[in-house]
Amino acid sequence: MRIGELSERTNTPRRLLRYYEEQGLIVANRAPNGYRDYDEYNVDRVIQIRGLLDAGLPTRIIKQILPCLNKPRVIHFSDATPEMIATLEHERDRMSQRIRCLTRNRDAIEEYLQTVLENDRRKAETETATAS
Amino acid sequence: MRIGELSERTNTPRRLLRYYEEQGLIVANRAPNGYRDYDEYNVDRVIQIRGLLDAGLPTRIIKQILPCLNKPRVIHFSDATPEMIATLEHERDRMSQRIRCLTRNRDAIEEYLQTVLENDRRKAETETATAS
DNA sequence: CTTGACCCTCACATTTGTGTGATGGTTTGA
DNA sequence: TCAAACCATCACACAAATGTGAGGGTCAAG
Repeated sequence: MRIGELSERTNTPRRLLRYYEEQGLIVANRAPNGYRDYDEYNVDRVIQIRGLLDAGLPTRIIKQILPCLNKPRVIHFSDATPEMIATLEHERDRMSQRIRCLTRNRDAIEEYLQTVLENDRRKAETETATAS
Repeated sequence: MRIGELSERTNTPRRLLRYYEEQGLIVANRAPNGYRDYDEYNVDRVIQIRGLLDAGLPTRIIKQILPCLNKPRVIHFSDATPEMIATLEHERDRMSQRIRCLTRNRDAIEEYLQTVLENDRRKAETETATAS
């Protein structure tokens, strides 16, 4: 597919698809006329990239961890240098931290919303009772 | 406490503490000489702010959700405008999305690490066996 | 063959969170 | 009293992700 379709299906500006390619996050084949030609799997990949970016990971790190996230992970062992493993462990820990932080705060928001909504409900009931 | 102590205890450059204040995320009293004077609770608050920033939330949003995260949430009901509630629900959902994305990817990294480490272990055993 | 809808590259701009340093006031201890 | 270690404001700089648009090809439909 061409960049327009990938853009639509991932809800991502073309500009950013080119940017991700420049950063080495995705790869595009080229049609004879120079147009980018994307394989189907890039749809999921781009969505994944955007999710990670939105969760605070910079492209530099995403680039490093992406290769480990594909199914046939049994294949590449040679590229697992000690530094790479250290990086992965570190990023895994940072992600766990983020998850804890987000969870804690989301639950607080949820609790707040519950309280407020419940209060609204009570207020509505009281008003109905008064009106009738 | 003054800015230096808060900086040390939160592991945050002074520059950023001033920035967070400028963005309305924290408030500082002023000593007669103009020095910022922070209350104790700002330590936790700053740590929380940094966590959220690291998880991809911009200061604008953090500012909006912070007021809902303090214990005496029973107090403020009046400030719960419908738009505010909508914002909170929206951000809560976005945070859940981030959590799912991070969890999925962290688990994938973990699985990869397990595979690689196990393989290393096996290789080490084989070599030992061969050597002896 | 032209028009409209694609695509390309290049380049400059903006926002956000940070880094860094200049310039200068306050406080504390030798 | 003077130096060191704080603090203040201000301002310029920077990286990363993203916006925007100019200038110019390609291609299919009318």
